Amino acid sequence: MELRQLRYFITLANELSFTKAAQLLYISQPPLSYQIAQLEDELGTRLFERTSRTVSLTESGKALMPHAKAILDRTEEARSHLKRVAGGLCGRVQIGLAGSHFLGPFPKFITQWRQDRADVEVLLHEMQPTDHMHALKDGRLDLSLSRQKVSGDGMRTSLLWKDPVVAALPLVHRLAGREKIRLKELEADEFVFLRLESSPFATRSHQACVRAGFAPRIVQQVVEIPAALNLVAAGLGVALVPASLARLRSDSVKICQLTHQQAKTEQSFNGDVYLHWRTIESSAVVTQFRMQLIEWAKNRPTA
Amino acid sequence: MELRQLRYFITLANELSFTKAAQLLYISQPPLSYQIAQLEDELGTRLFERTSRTVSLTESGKALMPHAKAILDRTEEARSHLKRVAGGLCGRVQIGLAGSHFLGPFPKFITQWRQDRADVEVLLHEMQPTDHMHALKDGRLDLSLSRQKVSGDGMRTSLLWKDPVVAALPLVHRLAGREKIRLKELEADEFVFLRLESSPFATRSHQACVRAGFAPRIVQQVVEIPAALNLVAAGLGVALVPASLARLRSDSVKICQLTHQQAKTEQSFNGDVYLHWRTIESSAVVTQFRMQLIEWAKNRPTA
DNA sequence: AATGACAAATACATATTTTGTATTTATCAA
DNA sequence: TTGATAAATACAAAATATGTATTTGTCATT
Repeated sequence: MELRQLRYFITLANELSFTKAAQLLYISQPPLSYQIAQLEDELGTRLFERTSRTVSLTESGKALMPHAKAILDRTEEARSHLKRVAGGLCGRVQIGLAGSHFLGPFPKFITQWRQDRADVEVLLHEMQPTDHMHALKDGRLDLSLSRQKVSGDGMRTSLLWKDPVVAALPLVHRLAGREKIRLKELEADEFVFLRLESSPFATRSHQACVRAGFAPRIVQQVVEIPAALNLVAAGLGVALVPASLARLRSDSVKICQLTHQQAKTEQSFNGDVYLHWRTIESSAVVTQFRMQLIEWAKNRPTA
Repeated sequence: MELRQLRYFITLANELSFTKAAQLLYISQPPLSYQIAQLEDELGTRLFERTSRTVSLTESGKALMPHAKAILDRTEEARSHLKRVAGGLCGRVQIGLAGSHFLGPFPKFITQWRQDRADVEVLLHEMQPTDHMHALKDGRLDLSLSRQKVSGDGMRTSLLWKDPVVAALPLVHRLAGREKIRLKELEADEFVFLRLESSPFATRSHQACVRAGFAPRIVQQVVEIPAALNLVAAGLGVALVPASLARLRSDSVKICQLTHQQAKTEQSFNGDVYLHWRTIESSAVVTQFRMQLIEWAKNRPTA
């Protein structure tokens, strides 16, 4: 049984004339007779009762009709479904990110991108950045948003937006009047840090202090950056945080840019946000999401 | 798109190896590569991601899977459905008959025949025998059971069972002691008849009387034969009825065989039951029903 | 009854598609 | 680097589908 035969069968069943049906099918009459005969042979039953004058469906033919129609309909469904999948209008995008990205520009992009893409599932997985690479490789994630610029085998990376590290100081801090400070000036301060084990960003911040010539005195560790800002606002200490997040609390903490050499020369000490993805990507929706996110990030009005 | 390609696709999707899948399909590897490529071209999207070492489904491929499976499943369904239809295990038999046949051997056959044929619909249409031929021709009926031996264009007929006409007399009738009588002996009696217009059987009975040399005095017309028997039992008059129906009331009416010449020479004056059908019949279930009914009627223990 | 018109089947050649063999290319593992 | 493995490619062979010409059978007309 082949789809061609079912197509021929349906046309013939509608026309009940080999000659007419063959015309509609843009073939000559004998091939149509032949293909119908083939189908009948294979199914082991006549589908049409023919005299040299009339053609009519047998019971078997009548019984085949709904099946044949359903089968051809399903092929059309498959075709259009695949078109949507291939066109990126259908599917799933699994994105790994840290909770902090919910506070940045990223949610705005998702909202905008999902317009007219009702059948696309965008799943955001809040997880440790350290797990992203592994999850990307084994397919649990399609994209990763993180503040690390890692490069692995079969992985690619693109900078989405810059996000320099700034110092967040209590409003009453002795340096609160300054626009810019050097990291070294905070040598004597107590620091609120992210948990060093779970945050590469915290680790890099710590290393930056060390390179600036001092070991930061950590008065409190937290898991989320907003928590750190709350503690700074409460006067517990100072913190090094990405500018975009600090800005959220600009009413209750003082933000100072850092003018140390590291910010220029050492790429790793900043909060810049990178997108990671597999080099080999089979999903159109993921590819589209990635490319449009990068494009959007490039042109977006810097908030 | 062709079913072959979908079959190949599913096997390959299961095996994720062109070489292995080709073996399972009993073809060599290049044709499989070719057919998959064809399918991909036509659908406008890659279905498999291949390296020279591994094969995996793309998103499109994953999306196609359920469709392909459903399509092939449906072809199997169609195949098995057609097998049932062609084997006479599925379908509909429309039978025209008079109400009197419900009292004869026919219901027993239907009950027996429908064993193990749950998907066969046997529809009994109680209708005037005069309409049978027309209904057979235009497809409202597949078979007709009647006491007429008609022959029309494209129609065939077979005697199912003999059913001689007998005289039903009140138990107190003057001839009630006799086993056999001649029709002429009822010349002076009053008759209960079926309505002459609607019953060819009644018409033939009437003609038989005329040929026997008298015009029957009709005291009452009825529509159903059992009603005639009830009136005979009540002593209203005598009636000419098929033996099988008279037997149903053998306790309250006297049954006398008729020994007139007509019963032998003139075939038309009896209650014999005939089956009628179209010469051209496309339905296996109808053909089967017909042939088995005739066979059963031939061999059945004469009731 | 004979004839012409028409529609499906058949015969056979042609075109297309599918498959197989041999080979190439690319990757992994030793 | 080599050998093994698996998919792709090139090309020939086989199978299948189609087209042309013709036959067969039925209907409608004469």
